[in-house]
Amino acid sequence: MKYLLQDLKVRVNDKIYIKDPESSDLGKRIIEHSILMIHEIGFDKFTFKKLGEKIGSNESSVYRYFENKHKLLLYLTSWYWGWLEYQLVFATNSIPDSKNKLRKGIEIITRSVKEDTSFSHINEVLLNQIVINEYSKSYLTKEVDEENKEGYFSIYKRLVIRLTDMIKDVDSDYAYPSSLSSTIIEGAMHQHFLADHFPSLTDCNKKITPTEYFIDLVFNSIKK
Amino acid sequence: MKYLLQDLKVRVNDKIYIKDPESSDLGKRIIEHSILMIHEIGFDKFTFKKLGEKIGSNESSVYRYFENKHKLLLYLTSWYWGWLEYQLVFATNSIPDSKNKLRKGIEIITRSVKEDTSFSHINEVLLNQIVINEYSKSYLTKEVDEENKEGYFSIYKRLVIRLTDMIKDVDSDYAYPSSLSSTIIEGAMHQHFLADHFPSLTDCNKKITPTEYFIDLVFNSIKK
DNA sequence: TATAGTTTGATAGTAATACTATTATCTTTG
DNA sequence: CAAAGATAATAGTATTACTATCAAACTATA
Repeated sequence: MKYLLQDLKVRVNDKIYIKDPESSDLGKRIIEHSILMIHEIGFDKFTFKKLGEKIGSNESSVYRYFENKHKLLLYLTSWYWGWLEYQLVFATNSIPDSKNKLRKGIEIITRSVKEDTSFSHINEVLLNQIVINEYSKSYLTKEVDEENKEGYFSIYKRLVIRLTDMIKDVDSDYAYPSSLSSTIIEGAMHQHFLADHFPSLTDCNKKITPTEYFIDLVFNSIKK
Repeated sequence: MKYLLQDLKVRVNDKIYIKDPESSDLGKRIIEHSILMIHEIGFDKFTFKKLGEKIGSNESSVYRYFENKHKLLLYLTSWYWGWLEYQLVFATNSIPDSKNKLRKGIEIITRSVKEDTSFSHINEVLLNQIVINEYSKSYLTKEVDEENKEGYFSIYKRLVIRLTDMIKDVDSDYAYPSSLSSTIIEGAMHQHFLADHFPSLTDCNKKITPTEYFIDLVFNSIKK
């Protein structure tokens, strides 16, 4: 599996970048260190100037890869959702029973990423943290509709729809499969965030995982 | 009820502002027009300079009320959650049956605000839209923990806990009342957002409301 | 291997943002 | 009427978010 993942290249919509960061050494360093830096100081305080200094390069060179930091965030989060989609498909593909498949799918999507896998320059553990803390900022903008039309959120949407389909496979009569799917994905990130910063607003902690909570929620709602 | 609401002043943590905007005419104009402006151009493009121009005043005067625009957003959203908490308590207080009470509570929290009530300078319809589109930005920061300690999110937390208690009253054995409560409040905003911008990711639309979806979700999860 | 093309780095510059400071004016109230 | 307090006007600073230009380095291929 490690080998398989090593060769897999997550395909991000090529309108998100000016020059493909996977196509050069500098591009890869931009990705690698932007993840480290956004994780460290937060997206709001992150700038291309600071990144340039960190990678021993220059602001203007970073601008040759991404129009602005918003696009870079779209790139990183798209990559993450693509990577997660791959995990989802890979882990559930061979499961014949639709309930078990859904259970496994929820597990993949709601768990927190614990170990960095094979992509050398991309740290998935930190990227998972970034998605929890910053993803909303990528779509809570006045430009959402335009950017949605451009396909900037298509990987994320595909993931939500994959989970929706798994729900439908278990109970084709359930009235809210799309809402439930989007609630699981967004809600899991939110529960992880609350566990870290607002423990009084969640039951999730060291012992109880968001996965348990969402599996209970889902299987009580469907198939009666 | 209109009269009652007219006299009610939502109490926002006084560390959020430098000078209470309710204490002067200029302060009220700041609140009134910041709501209109943030709704119009979005929080990211909103600045105190633009606001000053709009209200025929001056950047520096706005700074005498709020340290920065982040604090102003905290003020507006705190006010909103306080207002919603009032609606919740007022509407559910007299309901004896815990199930009916919870049902009503979910309705209050998940519905979209349709008409501006009595607070002359605060437009609750627009403020509801602002909360949907911008609230996450107020806590997805590197300063959350500090600001949480300062009590900047206490009204929001109180609201989540009120709903948690309503859930517990219906089923004291349910394992995830806090997570369910926070999922409803955050999830309702998210479903409204999706209905507006990503209709393929939700079942909510003109005909199906987030309220229906969440009532179904909650009452299938508790009390079996 | 010469040279043309491409990529990167360095520097400079602009407009806007996010403030702070100072002073003048205007309003309220004692 | 005077003093205090609030507001407006102006100026100024550091940082952000870029754009433009040019030279150096590296690469590709004729």
